[in-house]
Amino acid sequence: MKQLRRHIEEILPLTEKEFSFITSHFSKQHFKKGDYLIEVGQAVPQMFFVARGLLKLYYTDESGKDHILSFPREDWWETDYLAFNTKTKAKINLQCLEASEILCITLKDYQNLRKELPKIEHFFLEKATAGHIASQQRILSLLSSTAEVRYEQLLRRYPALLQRVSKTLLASYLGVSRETLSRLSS
Amino acid sequence: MKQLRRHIEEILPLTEKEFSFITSHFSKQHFKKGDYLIEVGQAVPQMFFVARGLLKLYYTDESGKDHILSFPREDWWETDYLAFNTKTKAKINLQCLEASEILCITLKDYQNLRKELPKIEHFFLEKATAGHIASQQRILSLLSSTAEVRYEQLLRRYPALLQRVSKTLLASYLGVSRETLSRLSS
DNA sequence: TTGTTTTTGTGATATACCTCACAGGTGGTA
DNA sequence: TACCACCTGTGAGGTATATCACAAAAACAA
Repeated sequence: MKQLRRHIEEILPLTEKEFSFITSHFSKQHFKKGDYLIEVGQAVPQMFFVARGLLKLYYTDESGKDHILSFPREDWWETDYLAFNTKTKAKINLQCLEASEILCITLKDYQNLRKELPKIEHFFLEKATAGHIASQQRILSLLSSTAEVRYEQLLRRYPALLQRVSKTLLASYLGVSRETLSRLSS
Repeated sequence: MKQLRRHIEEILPLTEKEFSFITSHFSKQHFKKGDYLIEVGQAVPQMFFVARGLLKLYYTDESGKDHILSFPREDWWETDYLAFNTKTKAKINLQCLEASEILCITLKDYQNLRKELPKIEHFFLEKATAGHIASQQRILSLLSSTAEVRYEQLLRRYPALLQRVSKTLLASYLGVSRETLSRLSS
């Protein structure tokens, strides 16, 4: 929970009381490599904050191919936002690539927290805005760059990721086949 | 401004006083077809709400090709969020495709509005979440679908757009050449 | 109206990337 | 130790889509 406090206070200073109120809405869980936090077809009662570890958020298409939306890691918020917010079934999976320590909040607690502590909405709005900017950059890069350039951008932007994620998975994030990515690297 | 009130009240009920406080932060402007709201290299002092009209938000790459990020129309919020939030120069253009009626808010007014009327952050957070979900869907569609399928999805999702936007522009939104899109249509 | 710009369709050719197939390497585990 | 799952590289061939070129149609401006 310390991690969460530091994370929120980068944007929003908190009193002890406020922080313990926030804390009371989360539950801490440990997951092993390979464990699913969200599985396609299931309900998505929770949103997750990654305190430690690494996950993949991905969609499996009709032909069985995976497409990775994100690699949530330390200090990331993630869930299937569509399913979470509309109480529908998940269309994407969220799975651990490493053993992870996760803070979980249910939709009810999320709504209640926002209602009882309105200033937390300021924090979430800042996060959402940053996320929107990042998504837009990714769309632009998919629209305008070749696989090679996208790979270079990724390396420049998230150099640490290479140490934690296989090239096969990076390929699936970049939107190229692993064979093509392999040929680019060399 | 009526438009704005109706739009906000879909999510957040307002008193007369609250609404006129909100209103006081915006200025209404009319733009002609072809006018720029944001131009690459310039500062981006404002965020925009489209009351009436149609715009394109686009990036021009090194080779001179345009890539369209969005077609902001009635009830859309748009700006170069990165440049707006960080007070840096625009990297993307925002231009009118039709004569448009726009409500503008400066960064200072935006920050002040959020500070003085915290419940408005609830509204913006809801909008930002919806935007994040939409961006994610688009990334998925770029990662997993062929140009043909992306085009069909677009038609199913935004049928009205076809009446207002040329196929050349649609191609640039979908990430295909206009020639390829033309061959798909037939 | 007439001239001008923009849009659209279509052929021919080029290319980035995909798929399939196989082999060697690496790391975990029983 | 031996096995197995996964990862990585690389060749051969196929395909979706890009690019270039041209002409007709439509929209716009004078």
